Amino acid sequence: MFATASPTRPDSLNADQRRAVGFRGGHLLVVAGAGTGKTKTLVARVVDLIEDGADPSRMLLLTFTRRSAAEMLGRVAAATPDGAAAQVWGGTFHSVANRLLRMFGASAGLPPDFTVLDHGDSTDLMGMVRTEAGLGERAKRFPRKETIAGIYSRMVNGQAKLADVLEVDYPWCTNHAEDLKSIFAAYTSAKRSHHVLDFDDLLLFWRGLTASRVGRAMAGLFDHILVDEYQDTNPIQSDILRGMCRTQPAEDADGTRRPPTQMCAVGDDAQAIYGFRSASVANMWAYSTHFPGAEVLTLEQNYRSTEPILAVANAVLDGGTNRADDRHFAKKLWTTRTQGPAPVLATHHDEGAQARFVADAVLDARERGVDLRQQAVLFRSGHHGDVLELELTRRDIPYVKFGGLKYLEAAHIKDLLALLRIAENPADTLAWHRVLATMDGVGPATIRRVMLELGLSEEVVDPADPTAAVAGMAVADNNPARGDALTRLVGGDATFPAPAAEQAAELRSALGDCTGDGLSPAEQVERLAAFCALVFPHRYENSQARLADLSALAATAAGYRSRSRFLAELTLDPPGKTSDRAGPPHLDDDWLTLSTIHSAKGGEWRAVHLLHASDGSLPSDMAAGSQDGLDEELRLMYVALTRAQEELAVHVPLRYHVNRHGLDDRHVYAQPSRFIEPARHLFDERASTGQRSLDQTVEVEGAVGVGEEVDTLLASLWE
DNA sequence: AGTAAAAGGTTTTTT
DNA sequence: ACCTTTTACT
Repeated sequence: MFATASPTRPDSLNADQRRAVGFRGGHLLVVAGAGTGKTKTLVARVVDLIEDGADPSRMLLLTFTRRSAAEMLGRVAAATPDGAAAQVWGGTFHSVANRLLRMFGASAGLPPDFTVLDHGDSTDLMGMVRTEAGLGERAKRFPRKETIAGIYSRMVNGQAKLADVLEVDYPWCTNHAEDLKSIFAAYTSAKRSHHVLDFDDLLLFWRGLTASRVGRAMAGLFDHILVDEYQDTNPIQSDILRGMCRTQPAEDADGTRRPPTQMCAVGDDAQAIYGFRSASVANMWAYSTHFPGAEVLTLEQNYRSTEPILAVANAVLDGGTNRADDRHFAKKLWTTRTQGPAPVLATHHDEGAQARFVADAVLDARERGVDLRQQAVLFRSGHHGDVLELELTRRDIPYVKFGGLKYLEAAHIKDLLALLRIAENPADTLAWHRVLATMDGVGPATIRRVMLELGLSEEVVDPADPTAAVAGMAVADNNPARGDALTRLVGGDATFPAPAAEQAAELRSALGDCTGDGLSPAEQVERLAAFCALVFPHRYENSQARLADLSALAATAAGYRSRSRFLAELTLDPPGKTSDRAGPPHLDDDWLTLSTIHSAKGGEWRAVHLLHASDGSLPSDMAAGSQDGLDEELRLMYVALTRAQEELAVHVPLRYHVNRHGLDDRHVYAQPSRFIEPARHLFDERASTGQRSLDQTVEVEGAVGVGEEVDTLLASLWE
C-alpha cells in the first residue's frame, strides 16, 4: 500500500544505523525518530544476524501489523539466500500468541482447536450476554454492547479496576457498575465454555504461560527477539517479552548451549499513539531496567522529509506541553534535503470546500507527475473522510480507504460468514444465533426454542428462581450434542414459524450442500448467498447492494482451497486493511490513499493532506479532558505531519457537522487546531474561496453521457 | 406471547 | 447508520 522508499534514501547505512545493526552480546534499544530508517535498520539487523550464523528459526520479529511483518520479512528474503527468512517467526503479538498457544496451550487447559473471536464477534457475544443479564431493574438506558466491550478491553489491557476505568474513561456509565460486573463474569464463562479466545485473551494466556512451567520451554525457542514500534506496547506485552527472555545461558535437550536471549526493540516515544489501548512509553523508559545492561542508540537523521516539512513537525512537537516526560529520549531530527515548498495551511468554509480543494490539489499534483499512489489524505477519525469520499467518487478519482469502517464488520458480510462458520463448526453457537435472528418471524423466544431443539443449549434452572427455566448461551458446556446441530437442522428437528418456512427450507438445503467436500469455498459462499437473498429484503433497506457485496466476498474466497483456511485468514488479516477487497489490484492501477492517522503509521507519501486539523477534531474533544489525552493527540498530529516526503498540506474546515452522518444538520464552528499555532509562521497560508460560484463552469472528463443517463433513469421510473 | 415497526440515542483511534 | 428501548400489532 505504501509508497516505496524515497529515491533520495541511500542504500547504505549511516554510522548510527550500522552500530544498531552490528551490536551484539546484549539487549538493545534503538530510539528512532520518524523517517530515520527504522524499518531498514531492523531488516538489516535481521539479515546481519543471519549472516553471522544466527539460526533464523530461533528469531522472533514482532511488529505492529501483519502487513509490516510480511513486508520486512520480504526484504530479509531478498537479502538472504535459501529461504532463511521464511524460518523467522514474524507477526503481531496476537498472531504469535495464536501460534504459541496452539503449541503449548494444552498445558494451560486450552483446547487445541480453540478459535479466536475477532472484535465484532466479541462485541456480539457481549451483546448476547448483556440481554441475558436482565438489566431490567433500575437501569434506564444501558450502555451499548460496543461500549461494554470497550470498557472490558480497557480494563483488561490496562489491568485496571472496573471502578477506575469507569471513573476515568466512562463516567456516564458509573451507575451500571454492578450490572457490568455480572456481564463480564458471564462473558468470560461463555468464552470458556465455547472454547474461544478474544484478542485480549491471546495476550493474557501467552503471558500466563511464560510464568508457568511451560515458560522455560517457550523461552528456549528464541535467541533473538526483535520488536518494532515498541512505544506502542502495553504492560502485558512488556511482561510477555520479559517472560520470553532467557536470562541465563541454557542447554538444549541435545546439549547445545544457548546464551541468554538478546532483545532488540525499536521505537519512538514521540510517536506513541495507542494509549487508549493502554500502551505506554513507560515501557521504553524502563527498558534498561526490564532488560538489564541494554545499550541505547539513537537515530536522528531523517531521510524522508524536506527541511520545511520537518521544521513544521518539530515546531508542533516543541510547542506542545513539553513535559519533562516527553523529552525523555531527546532527539533532534535533521535532514540534508533542504529544498522543498513550504507546507500549506488551508482554511475552508466548510467540509465541502475542504473536499473540493483537496481533490483539486490531488489532481494538480498528479498533473505534475506525482502519482495518486504517492499521495495520501489522513484524518483523525474514520468519518472525517466521508465528505471527501463523495467528492472523489463524483470525480472518478480512485482511492482506497484504510481504517474506519471495515468491510468485514458490515452486517451483511457477517451474516454470510456466520453461515460459513456453521458449516465449518456446527457447535458455533454465536454463529447460529446470528443466522437464526436474520429470519422472518424469528425473535428471541424462537431462537431459544430452536437452539434447544438443535441441542445447542440445555434448559437451565436458575437456582435463584427455580420457576424460571432459562435456555442460555452460556450452557451446554461439554454437551457432545452441540456438534450434531447441523445434522439435526437438516434432518428437520427444528421447527420454524410460518413466515420463515421458505427461508428455513433454503437454510437446510444450503447448509446441507456446504457440508462435505463437494463445493469450493467460493461456491459455498455463492450457495449460502441464496439464503441471504431470501432474508435480506426484510432485513436491509438496500438489500440489492448488499447481495452484490457477497459476490465480492466469493471472489475473495476463490483464492482459497479450504474453508477453514479462508475463515482463519479472514479473522487474522481482514481485507480492506492489507489487501484490496476483491483481490490484488492491477499493477497499472493508480489510487489515492485515504487513511486514519493510526492506520497510516509507518507509511510515507510524497504528498500528504491532513484533514480536519481543527480544535475538537484534532485534538479530539474526547481527549481534551486530560493532559495525557492531549499529549497523545499532539503526537498523533506529529505522526501525521511526518508522513510527508515533499508536499504537505494541513486543512482546517471552519464549519462542519457535529454528527457523523447528519440526519440532523447541526454545525459547529471551530478554530484551527491549537497544535498548529506554534508552527503557523512556517506555513504558506491559504483560504479556499468557499462555495463555488454558480456561474462558474467546470469541465471534468468523463461527464459525457450524463445527459443520457438522466433520461434513462427517468424512464426507468415509469417503464 | 412474541414479533415487528417506530421512536429515541449515539462519545475515536485497533490488534 | 446502527443500536436499544418502547409501543403497537398479530
